[in-house]
Formats: sequence, structure tokens, C-alpha cells
Amino acid sequence: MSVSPDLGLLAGDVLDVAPRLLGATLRHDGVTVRLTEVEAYAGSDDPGSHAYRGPTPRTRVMFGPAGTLYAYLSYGMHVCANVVTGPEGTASAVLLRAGEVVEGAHLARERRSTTRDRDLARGPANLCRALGIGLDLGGSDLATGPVRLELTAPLSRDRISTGPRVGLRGAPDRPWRFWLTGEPSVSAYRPAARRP
DNA sequence: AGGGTGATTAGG
DNA sequence: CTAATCACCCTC
Repeated sequence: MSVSPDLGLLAGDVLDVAPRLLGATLRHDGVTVRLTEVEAYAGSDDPGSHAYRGPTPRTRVMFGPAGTLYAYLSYGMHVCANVVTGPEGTASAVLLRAGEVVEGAHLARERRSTTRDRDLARGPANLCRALGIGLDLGGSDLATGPVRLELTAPLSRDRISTGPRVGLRGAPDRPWRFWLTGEPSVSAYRPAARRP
């Protein structure tokens, strides 16, 4: 099975690309993860996106070509990874929320302090930790760089569930979260904290 | 339910 | 410069 990974597909609309990433594999430094949960962010059209108010030093890679890794630091301690999608300039991206470790589980266990294997890459920050993805990898090319994305055949729509994104204050109503129905590695839904 | 933690950002 | 915000995780 020598299917060449056509990352050119990532140049499409983020809402089409996001579900296509389910089942794809992400590999880095000895650990491979099969993606089970993602979220779409539509750049300047999307109040929930970091890129909503235009380019900044942090978000500049999202305005670049599709197939690039956008990594950011969350709450001062967590790294989260996104795949940049869409035509250059649209600043859309897909947040990788969870996955199943399919290779290098022993290494992933060393990087994580959890007892259950299903939790190794459960949640966007945990996924990055299991894979050993740091901020320094942001901006790298997912086809040729240290972090490799490999697409798989599209999964049938009836295996995919959709719902609201996790933890957003802006645009919490858009059902732009996609996950594989019944997967134990999918993170629990938590509504955004309410402003007092 | 609450706290840790620091980059990032808008605003003065 | 300041202060608010934050696409989270863990423990209580």
C-alpha cells in the first residue's frame, strides 16, 4: 500500500478538510497517533479563531500555505497543534484535539503521566505531549518536516459525529467539532466558562 | 469547582 | 507600561 499522501487536499475549505483528517496519522519522534477528534477554525470569518482580528506575530503561519503546522502555547503551559488549511491568506486551520496512539506507546507513556492508554493523546495538549511536539516545530511543513501527516482513505460519514467546539467563548454555536463516533480517546465536552 | 502558568494582545 | 485574556489539564 504505497498511497502517496496528497496533502494538496488540505488547500480546500476547512469544513471539508477537518473531517478528512479523522483517521489520518501524525508521526513525530517515535510516536504515531491516529487522529480521532478535530475542530475547524475559519480564520477571519470566525470569532473563535486566533486569526479573527487579522495577522499577528503569533498567528502569521495561519495566513501562509496549507499543510503547515501551527503550534501555540495555551495557558502558559500547554502546546496545541493545528494543521493550516485552505488557500493562502484565508488563515483557516484545524485543531488536533485527540488521537489514538498506534505506534510508540511506550515512549508516549514516558512523556505522559497517566495510567490509561486511552488518555495518552486525549485532549489537544496531551496529544502534543505524547508526540513530543514543542513550540519550536510551529511553521514546519507537515509533508517534509519533522512532524509528518499522512492522510488515509475518507471514512464514511456515518462514523463521524459533529458538535460544538470545546471551551470557546466566541461562536460557541458552530458545530465545527468532528470526531469518530464511539472512540474512547475523544476528549470530554466542556462548555466555555461563563463570564461573571 | 478551582488553580496553576506565561505568552500574547489591545489599550493608555 | 498595564491588565485582561486564553482553542487546557489536573486535583480537589
